[in-house]
Amino acid sequence: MPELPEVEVTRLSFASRITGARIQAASLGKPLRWPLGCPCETLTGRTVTGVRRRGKYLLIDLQPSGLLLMHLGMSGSVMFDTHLPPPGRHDHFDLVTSQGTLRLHDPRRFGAVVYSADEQQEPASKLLSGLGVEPLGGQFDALAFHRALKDKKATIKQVLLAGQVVVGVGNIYACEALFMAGIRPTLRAHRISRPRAERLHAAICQVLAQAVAQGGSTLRDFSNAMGQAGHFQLAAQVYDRSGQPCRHCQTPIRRIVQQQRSTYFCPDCQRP
DNA sequence: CTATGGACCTGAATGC
DNA sequence: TGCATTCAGGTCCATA
Repeated sequence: MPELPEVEVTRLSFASRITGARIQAASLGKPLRWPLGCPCETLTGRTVTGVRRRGKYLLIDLQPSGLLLMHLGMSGSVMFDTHLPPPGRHDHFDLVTSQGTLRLHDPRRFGAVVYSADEQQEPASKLLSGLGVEPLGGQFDALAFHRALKDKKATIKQVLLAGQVVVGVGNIYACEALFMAGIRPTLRAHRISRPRAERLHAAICQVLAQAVAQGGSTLRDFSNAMGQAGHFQLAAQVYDRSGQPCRHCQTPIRRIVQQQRSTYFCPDCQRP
């Protein structure tokens, strides 16, 4: 589920409520993608000073030191409340604080919670290094984007998903942004002209911002930390619409496979 | 270095 | 009804 919009919506739904809280306990369920990296007791007594986001990672800052990196993988979601039921079979991390319990629910367990003493040190540095620019942070520049694409021989869809140029764009929003920009997903990135790169840049900004505003996409069971579903999937132009008429020109939407992932596009609106 | 394919894991939907 | 196959929002790693 979680691409940048879902992670950001999650962050917005609990950041202010957990900030300032003192950690009273932490507990783990089944193993996640990576080990926590410290004993749970290490977290007890620390204070949460804020929640940031980098790409698809949530960064939970702690005082007097340390941070937790949380990733939602493919099926993760978070709940934060003063009263939560006992952990279920897919609840794999609880952070009990003075202001409520933060819980990671993740059936497939591709997600992770990792402790790092410092953002500049491992494991945080390793996980965060190599990430591209934040698309909604004001640092995302259209001409720099075009220059970065010039160095990439892979298809534009792959380049967007790889996250080395720009972070946060996953399978849904890559398809949607390429549709908005009228670009065929199979086009090699270095062949994209400056005007088309500028259009794609704008499309990425627009689709991500719109998705955040709509609470993200809920395909199966995503919800924010208050249990509310997103609605962007209803506005999708191409994602998961194989065979259905393009909302713009009525041509049937096509599904292809790139890098073992489904790609959806309109063969008429999106030109090579 | 790039490109590709497999790995991780569970559940829902589909097909016979 | 039962069982096998396919697919799903991500990303790391081994191999060529």
